[in-house]
Amino acid sequence: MKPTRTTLSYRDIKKVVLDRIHGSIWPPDSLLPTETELAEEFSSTRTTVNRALRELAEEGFIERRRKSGTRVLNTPIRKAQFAIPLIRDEITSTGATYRYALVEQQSTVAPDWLAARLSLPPRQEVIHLRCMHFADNTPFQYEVRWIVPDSVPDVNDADFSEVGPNDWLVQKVPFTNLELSLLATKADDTVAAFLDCPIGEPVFTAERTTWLRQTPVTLAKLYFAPGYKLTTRL
Amino acid sequence: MKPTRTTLSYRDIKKVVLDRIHGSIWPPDSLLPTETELAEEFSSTRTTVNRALRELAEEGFIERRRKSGTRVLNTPIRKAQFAIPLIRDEITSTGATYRYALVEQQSTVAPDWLAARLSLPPRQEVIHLRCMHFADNTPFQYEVRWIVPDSVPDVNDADFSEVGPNDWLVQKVPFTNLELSLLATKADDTVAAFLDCPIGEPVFTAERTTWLRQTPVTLAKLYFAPGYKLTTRL
DNA sequence: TAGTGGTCTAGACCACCCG
DNA sequence: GGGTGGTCTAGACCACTAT
Repeated sequence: MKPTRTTLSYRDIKKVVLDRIHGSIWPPDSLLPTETELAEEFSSTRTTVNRALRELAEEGFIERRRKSGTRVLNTPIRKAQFAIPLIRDEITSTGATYRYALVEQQSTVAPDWLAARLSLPPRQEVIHLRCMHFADNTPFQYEVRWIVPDSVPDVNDADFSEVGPNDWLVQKVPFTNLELSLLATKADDTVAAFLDCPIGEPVFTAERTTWLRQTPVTLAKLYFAPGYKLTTRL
Repeated sequence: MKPTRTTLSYRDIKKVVLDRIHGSIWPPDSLLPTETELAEEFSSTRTTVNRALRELAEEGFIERRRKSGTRVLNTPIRKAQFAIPLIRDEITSTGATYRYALVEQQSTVAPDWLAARLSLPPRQEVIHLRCMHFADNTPFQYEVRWIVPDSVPDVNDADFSEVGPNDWLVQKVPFTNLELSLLATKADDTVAAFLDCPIGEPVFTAERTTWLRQTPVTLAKLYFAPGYKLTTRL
């Protein structure tokens, strides 16, 4: 008959706190009660309240400091999170058919700009790859990639005609550090040809560099077909 | 004399586990020991081990399921996290001087595409704003924004000639939902003029929509000057 | 149904940092 | 110096899910 009396979980506490922030009960810059006080109010323990507040802080709603206490941030959510899916997943998840094609694979001496960017020794041999990713046979992404073979066992024997370099690498080499840049570039004649768009067209581009500890592993430049949009919701 | 014997923190445990994953002691797809076993190995408690593993799972290194256990992911679905700083902070943090300028502010009926996009009723009045953000007096970002005044108290009396709409809004209106899209657009004559670049130039563009619960609050299109790059490290 | 992670409790000590 | 959050312990019960 009566509503079942159950204790509040840390998720419930998060909701209540968020509601109070959004409802201006705890306006921006104001101080929240201490963990102990909240634990008492919610008939919970400090451990549980701590987890709720810790997660809200990670999500960018509040700021916590020892001694000063917990404060509501006036600039909520400063972090946008984008998943970095494998391109095959990204395409097949839309219902389209994924197809991969190798354009070129060769061993070569790292060009100067690459050596500088990855801190490679002079005349370092690298593997240079170019390939295409299609969605329903429509150009989706043109990929230009360099791999530093010293960091990647067996890469010289690898055959990238069937398996894309990213798929191959994630299976073989863990990476510890990653740098990802997003920018808009102008399609040169090569990119335009592969993406089937006019020369000079704006192209959404991602540059992705990975390291294993301090050792550079690979640099990829990913050119997305016109119309591509990277979207996230919070 | 001897190294002080201290218990492992959840951070230490995270490091050890990550090292074992990167060192292929626990290769992709393999199963980790249970929390209880790990707690024993580290002379710790299950609570502490749990926190370490939970965070590694959030960071995309492992996958946890009741009964099955904890598995190493072969595709590190690492999440790219981009800071979305206030633009003033973004500019001043580089050492440059920030300047804001209002270009236009008017009340108008929402154009059809906007009404459709935000699910507005027909002939909804909206505030239309255009403004510029400069870094050391060089064009940095051209902003086009619409605000739904129904959701924002006092916005009809607001003066955006000194304070940017984003700065104003974050102080006045909490939002609960946000959608952010990143794309590459072609500079039309207006954008080109404001960003001081050739017409047709690729422009890195962000579109940001926010809601308070289900009610749309504002839509902003942010056009960044050529050369802009959004970068993150993991 | 049994094994694994998910969460909560009650208590403790500690690290940081503001005043 | 003292107040606040940060973390750990030891134990318990529960929820999910593979078998």
